[in-house]
Amino acid sequence: MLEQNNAIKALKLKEFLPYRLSVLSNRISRSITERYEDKFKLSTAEWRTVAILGEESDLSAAEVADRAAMDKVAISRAVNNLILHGRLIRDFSEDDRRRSVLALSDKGRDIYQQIVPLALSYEALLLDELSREENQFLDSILEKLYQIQLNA
Amino acid sequence: MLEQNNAIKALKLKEFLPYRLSVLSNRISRSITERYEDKFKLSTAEWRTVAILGEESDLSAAEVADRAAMDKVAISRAVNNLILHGRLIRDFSEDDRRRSVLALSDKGRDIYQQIVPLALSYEALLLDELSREENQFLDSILEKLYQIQLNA
DNA sequence: TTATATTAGTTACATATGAAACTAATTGCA
DNA sequence: TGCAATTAGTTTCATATGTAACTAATATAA
Repeated sequence: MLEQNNAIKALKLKEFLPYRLSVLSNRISRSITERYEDKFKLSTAEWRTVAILGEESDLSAAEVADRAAMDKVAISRAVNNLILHGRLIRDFSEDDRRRSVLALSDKGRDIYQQIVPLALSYEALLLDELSREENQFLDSILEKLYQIQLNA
Repeated sequence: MLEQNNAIKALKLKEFLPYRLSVLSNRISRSITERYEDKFKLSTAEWRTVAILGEESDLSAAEVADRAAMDKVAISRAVNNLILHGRLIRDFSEDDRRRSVLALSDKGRDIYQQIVPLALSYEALLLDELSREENQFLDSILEKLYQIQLNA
């Protein structure tokens, strides 16, 4: 029987991996954002910047961008916004005065500490429903897909 | 030993499922887009609209939005853009003249038929590197996470 | 009927994002 | 030295996106 579209093989959007990943990822992101948006109003880039500087201080904007997997423009804006709201402190390197040296302010750290448990509890909500085996597979499959995609 | 941030449990962004999904999904989407952007210049919403109407014709904008998992504004814009470029034909329902009845034009179908193999071959590139077992787990885990997220 | 509520889709506005051009500081090398 | 190339970060501009307000058609029910 002929396909409706004459393509050799059909594309079923609902079964298409990139589509499924995108829908799932967007919904999860939105759910997390909903948990703190009223309180903090953080964009994705701001959220990630806070998360990264909470883990490791005194990074440059480029280092934050690298760890956040976002481009430098997004991070530049996020950083400036966070500074504007007193959530971040920026110094400049003695060695290279183009390089910024970023750290959370007390206010920023306070936000970080409120956000982390929310984020982790949402993650746990998802992962707790998976078996140990599924958890292990999920971890290794995501890593594998990530590597493949890097080389593709 | 105390955590740097005094949080009970630390958040490691690189291990955080929502972050990993988001990075992976964005990179895959970008890779696919790169494969046809010069030729077709389709936004995500336009791409999905074409994919959906290639599978099934004569849907309303709301039905496309539902299947695309995107909001009606995005689809409205995508539809109008596609019509503007002669890739889509819009009629209106006899029964309810608010409802559009959308279908790919010959030009749209031509694009669809060029895009499908590109998309599927990219997907295959990823999936072929996974074992049969990993493929099955991936499928069921994504489905499970999606359901959990729906109910959360 | 006719007023009211609902629905399909669009428009307006505010904000987000990405690419490319730009500024300023630093490095490399003739 | 000093000039070209590189690098960190910002700005600009063109587009994309989401929320809310809107228009027009339909359904409901007094």
